[in-house]
Formats: sequence, structure tokens, C-alpha cells
Amino acid sequence: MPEFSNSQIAAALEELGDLYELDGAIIHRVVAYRNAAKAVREASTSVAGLARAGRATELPGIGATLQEKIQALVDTGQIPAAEKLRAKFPPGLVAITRLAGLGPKRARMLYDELGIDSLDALRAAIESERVRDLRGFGVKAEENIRAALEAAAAGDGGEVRVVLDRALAIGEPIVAALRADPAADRVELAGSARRWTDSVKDLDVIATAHDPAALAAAFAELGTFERVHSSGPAGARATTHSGLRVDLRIVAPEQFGNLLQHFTGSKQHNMALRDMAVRKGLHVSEYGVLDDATGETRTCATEADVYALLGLAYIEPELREDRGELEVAADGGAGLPRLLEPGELRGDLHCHTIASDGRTTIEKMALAARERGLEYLAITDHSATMGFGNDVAPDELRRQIERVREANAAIEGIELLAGSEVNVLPDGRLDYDDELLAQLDWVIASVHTSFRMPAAEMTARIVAALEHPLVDALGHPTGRKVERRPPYAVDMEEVIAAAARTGTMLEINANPDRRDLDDVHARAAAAAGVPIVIDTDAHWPANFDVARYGVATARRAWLGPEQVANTRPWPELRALRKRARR
DNA sequence: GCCGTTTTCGGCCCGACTGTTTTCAGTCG
Repeated sequence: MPEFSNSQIAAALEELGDLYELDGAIIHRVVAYRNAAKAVREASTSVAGLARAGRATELPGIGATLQEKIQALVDTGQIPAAEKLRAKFPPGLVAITRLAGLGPKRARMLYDELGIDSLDALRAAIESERVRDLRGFGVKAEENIRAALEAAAAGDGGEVRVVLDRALAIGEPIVAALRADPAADRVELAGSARRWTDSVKDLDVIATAHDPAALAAAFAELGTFERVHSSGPAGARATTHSGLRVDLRIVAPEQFGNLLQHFTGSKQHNMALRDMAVRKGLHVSEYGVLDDATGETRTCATEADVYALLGLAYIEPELREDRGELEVAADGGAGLPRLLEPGELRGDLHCHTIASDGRTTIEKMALAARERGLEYLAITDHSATMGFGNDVAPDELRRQIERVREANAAIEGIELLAGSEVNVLPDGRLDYDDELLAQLDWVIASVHTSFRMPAAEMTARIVAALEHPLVDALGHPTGRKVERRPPYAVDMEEVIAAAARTGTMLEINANPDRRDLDDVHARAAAAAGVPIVIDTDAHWPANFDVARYGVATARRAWLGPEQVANTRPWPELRALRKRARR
């Protein structure tokens, strides 16, 4: 029986929740499965291992029943209840619940009354106008289902998420323009963009204004939009030329804190927050906080007031994911981390030049890094077996080391380090020999080939690289690309344990398309005592500006400056490398 | 199905919108 990963267990629990929902279970039971799936997905250790030891109940939202079901899954490969329900409901039924406007209740009605068990069967029923006669449906419902089916067939039925840098490239200028408008008072980007998630579905902007209608009109007239759906004193709603939906909400100043808190989310954070509030007789919404004791609704001009009113310490937006932040904030807030700030990174340990697939010279990269206030920069072109740009064969690397030393002597104000991003071969070996690696100041090992190896082999391959005495850090550890490519199959718990054991650092690659380690893994790695490095992987001078996405991932991982190695001056960081500690 | 400085049983976030209904269920965020 191959080991189940946390994400596989989480997917099984999600599916079981969906099946119970179709089966008509009370919603709280369904929600319990979804909460459990979230807890499993975000757990910092192997849930399969926990379940086998009978300890999965240590995770929030997992009790005796779910412990038993997870144990059955990891021991036998299946959950009996899921097998039974799968036999009861055809897989096409779940596809129907995914259509816009249709949920489990209505899908079940279609199945029970008309035998509709697939999208094709649903389409046929719509064509023959049989759906309109069902209780709770009508002609309008048929029209909406027809549109949802067409949207699904055209491929735009699914959720389209935009990687954060593209979304901010749209959202930040909108906020700047609105702030500059004479009608505006306060303007803030809210939503998941404010929490710096990897990608977003839409943008939410929250504002106060002394002339709301004028601000909404100014918003509607920005050249950014292909279409403005609505505009009035309460706000406006529009879609950009690139298809991103942007909502502007304008609110009275005394309610600004409530609205900003609500629309910053996350949904999970807000649900847990409201649940905590209810226990104190308080009811939180975007409009205020209703107190059962007085029957009055209090409004808040700032978010800090909202949290204070609930007896909570202020929680930074990046932490609002219901990953334990509320419990810590309720306990006085001393357990909330002092998060890393962008200006605290002193160096960058991963960039490329024309020696491999970068687009400019060592000198130009050095000047760009210095301009951004960095004290040191490692030049880490790809190693010999890479197909990117010019291969850096061993002799070429020797010349590159010389070039770095010369540039370092010529350029004041920044220390240049000779490094390499060395490929980890499928068998775990590196493609330079140790004599050459030992001449480098900094060695990053990365996987760039054979992504589809089985998990056990990939894990062994990466662990072998971590055990190499001259590997200082592992680059983009899971190989994922945000919204484009899932991580390769690898046991990250084992990788993190190996990094901790060997004293190898793990990278948060700041490229917004990577952000790898992700927030969950970075938090687990830091908790295991692994030093984190945040690198831009810059291929061009302007790429150094992506550092903020790496900082954001670190903040979402609860990291402070002491856990991020490149907040230290180079002499201190140099001494942290395992080769210096032997 | 989970959980408890109200509770081991009886709760479980809140509001908007839609379309179908004669007062509300289902879906969505």
C-alpha cells in the first residue's frame, strides 16, 4: 500500500463530503468533512502516520469517526462509506452540482424525478422542456441551466484564477487612481489580494468618499475596463479587458473597518471569527457587530476596532486563513508572530546571467540588486546538464567564478558571491564534482528534469541532494507552477526532516509563478528548525522586484526575520551553511 | 461529525440574490 499524502487524504474527505451532501445529510455533517479536509491539507506532519498511530484527532475538526475513516483509507486504500455512496450516486451527478446555480438539492431532484445522471442527460431534459415541470423549477430555471451547460461546454464554466502579480498589476493602479481622485477619502484593496494569496478570482476595493457617486463614476471611467456592469453611490462593478472582475464598494467612514474586515476574508477566517463571537453573544457581519445583551449594532471605523471589540488582538491579513490565528489572538496575541518586512532581506542567493538563461551580465545584475538595497548577491547560473541557454560546463564555471571575483572587486557597495544552481540528476547526484563545488560560495540544488518520477524515487533523489555536504540550499523544492503545474510527487515531510537533519536550507522561490515552498510547507519547515532563504531567481534586473511575493509567502507562513536566513549579513549567513558548521 | 469558562446534548456565520412561491428554499460568496 503506497503511503497516502495529506492532499490525497484531503481529496478523499472532500469527495465523501460531496457524497454525503448528495445523500441529503445535514449540512453540518458535510461541513465537518470539509473542515477536516482543510485541516489535513494544512497539517505540518503526515496525517497517514498520525492516523495509523490513532492520533489524527489531534488535528482540529477531526474526532473519533474521522480518525477511523482516515485509518481505513491508509490501511486498505478505501473508505467503506465512500464505496457505498459511490455505488448509489453516478459520478455524473457530482458534475451537475458543479454547474452554476445548481447545488446538491436541485441535482438530487433532477436525478430522483427524471433520472438525470449526467450533463448529457440534463441537456436532453432541458431540450425536451421536462425540467420546467419539476417542483421548484420553472422556465427561467431551464434557461439558466441551459446557459450553465453552454458555459461548461465552452470551458469557461470552471473557476479562472489569475496569478497574483497579474492581478496586482491591475489592482494597484486602480487603487492609486482612486486615491488621487478628489472625491475619495480612504481606498484599500481587500479580498484575497490583500492576503497575498498565490492567485485570485477577482479584486475587491473598499473605499470611503465624501462624494460616493463621483468616486464610483471615476472608477467606471478608468480605461482599465471593458465593461461596467453597474455604478452608483454604493459602489460599482466592472470587468477588465483581460476578464478580471473588479468590485468597488463605498461605505460610510464609521463602517469602513467592518467592510474591510469582511471583504478581506478569508471566508474560513470569517466563519471561525463569527463562531467565536457568537459564543460571546456577538454577531459579526459586514455592517457591524450586533450585541445580544444590548440589541445594538456597533460599527467600527478601523479593522483593529473590529478585532478589539471581539476581544482579539489585531491579526495581519496574511494570517487570516483559520490556521490557528484566532485562537492565538484570543489568548492575548502574544503568540502571533512579528512578521517579516520586505526591507529586511539583505541579500539574494539565486539569480541568473547570460552565462546560462539570464538576459544580462553579472555587472548589470549586481547594480540592479545594489539599487534595491541588497548587501550581497549570489550569481547562480544553471549547471552543465541544463538545456537553458548556454551550458555552463565545468571549465566555463571556473571562468565564471573568475568573472564574479573580478566584478566583485570592481563594484562597490555590494558583495558578489560565486554560486551555481546545480541540477539534481535523477539518481540524486549533482552534475559538478566536489572539487569544483567546493570553490563556490553558495550552492543551490534544484530539480529541473524527470518530474514524473514516482514519489518514493523523487523523495530519495531530493534527500540524496540534501545529504550532499556542499549543497547549501534546495531551490524551488516542489517544482509547482501556480495555476499551471502541480508539485511533483514528493514526500515533503521527509524532505523537511532531511533538511533539518542535514542543516540544508530550503528556498522560498519568490517568482510569483512559483512561490515554492508554499505557505503551508514553509511554515512546517520553519517549525522543524530549517532556515528559509527567500530568493528572486531573477533572470533580468527588473525581476528583483518579485522579492515581495517571497516575503508575502513567508508572512503567510507566520515567519519572522529570525527564521529567514538572508535577513542576516553575509558573514553570519556564510557561517550557517552546513559546510561551515562541520 | 465536531465540540464545550453556558453545554457530553444541542447547537453549528451572515447576508444577498434568485426564482419560485404566497412565505421561502436553494445557492453563492
